[in-house]
Amino acid sequence: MRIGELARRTGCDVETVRYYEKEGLMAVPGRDAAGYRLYATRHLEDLQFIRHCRSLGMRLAEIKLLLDFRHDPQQDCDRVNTLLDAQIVRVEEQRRAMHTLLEQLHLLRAECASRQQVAECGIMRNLNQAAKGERCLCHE
Amino acid sequence: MRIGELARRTGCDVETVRYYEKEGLMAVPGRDAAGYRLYATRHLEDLQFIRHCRSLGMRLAEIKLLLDFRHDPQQDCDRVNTLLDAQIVRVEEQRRAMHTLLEQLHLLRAECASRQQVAECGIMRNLNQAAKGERCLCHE
DNA sequence: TGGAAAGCCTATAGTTGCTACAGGGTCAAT
DNA sequence: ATTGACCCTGTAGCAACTATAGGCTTTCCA
Repeated sequence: MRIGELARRTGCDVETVRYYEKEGLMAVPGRDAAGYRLYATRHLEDLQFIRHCRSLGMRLAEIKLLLDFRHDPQQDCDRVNTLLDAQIVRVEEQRRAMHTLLEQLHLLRAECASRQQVAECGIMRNLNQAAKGERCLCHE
Repeated sequence: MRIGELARRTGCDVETVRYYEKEGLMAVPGRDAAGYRLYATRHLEDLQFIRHCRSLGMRLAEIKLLLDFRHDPQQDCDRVNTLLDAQIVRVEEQRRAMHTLLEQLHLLRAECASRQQVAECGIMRNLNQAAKGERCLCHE
């Protein structure tokens, strides 16, 4: 199949497929007489593997490692576990950060209920206090 | 004060200060005889304002708007509220995404308890199933 | 007073994971 | 024969920095 069909079947952009090839994630495909890329089932599955890992928030460098494991299943899977653990820690940290952020934003938002002049706005007052190094609501 | 002191006092990188100037967030400072940038309290406070907003996850384009409001407090604060609301929605969405991701990652991680060959590893088995379009643990 | 280290300058490239052109060739249908 | 869809390469753009390279100026210490 050509790149368009591959892209359609994986829900991936054509440009993205070429990008993955350039980055060394996708195996270099064959070419037809016109120079068009020709893909086989192997490529389709690798691409789906990549997209699935991306949907789990993994980085391309990590996916490259996982692809190596996928293509050489004799290896010890210890590093797969380590990689996943690191990913979990990273996402956990991000979620915590988002949570803190939300609390701060809600506190700040509550400072201005109605439409008024900026000079009277509780949100801007808080932000301006922070700018002066004073205490503000959102960063205790 | 020169750029180094400004950076030290705000916990900001020197390069970042110059970057903000180039992006039009920081007012262009004066220069001394040697061409070094000279900053006043105004710049210090603006920079602290910027960093504070960044710590709330705001984008530079949004901060630019907030700086306008800060410098012209006669305006109606309606757009400040709207901006904050949008920011809250965005962060909320991100947090939800992180949460889903974590669930999936934990499910996947539980598939491999011990160190073994990749061929036997439950994690890799799941990822490979997903690659074939089959059902996998982490995406229902 | 000399020389080195620290600080500042500009300009440019790299990071991540794509996305969007520009400018061109190929293929299928009308 | 020509239109439109598809494919090619190569390059630039996004966001918000970070990190050089190459070259001044200032400051400190002997």
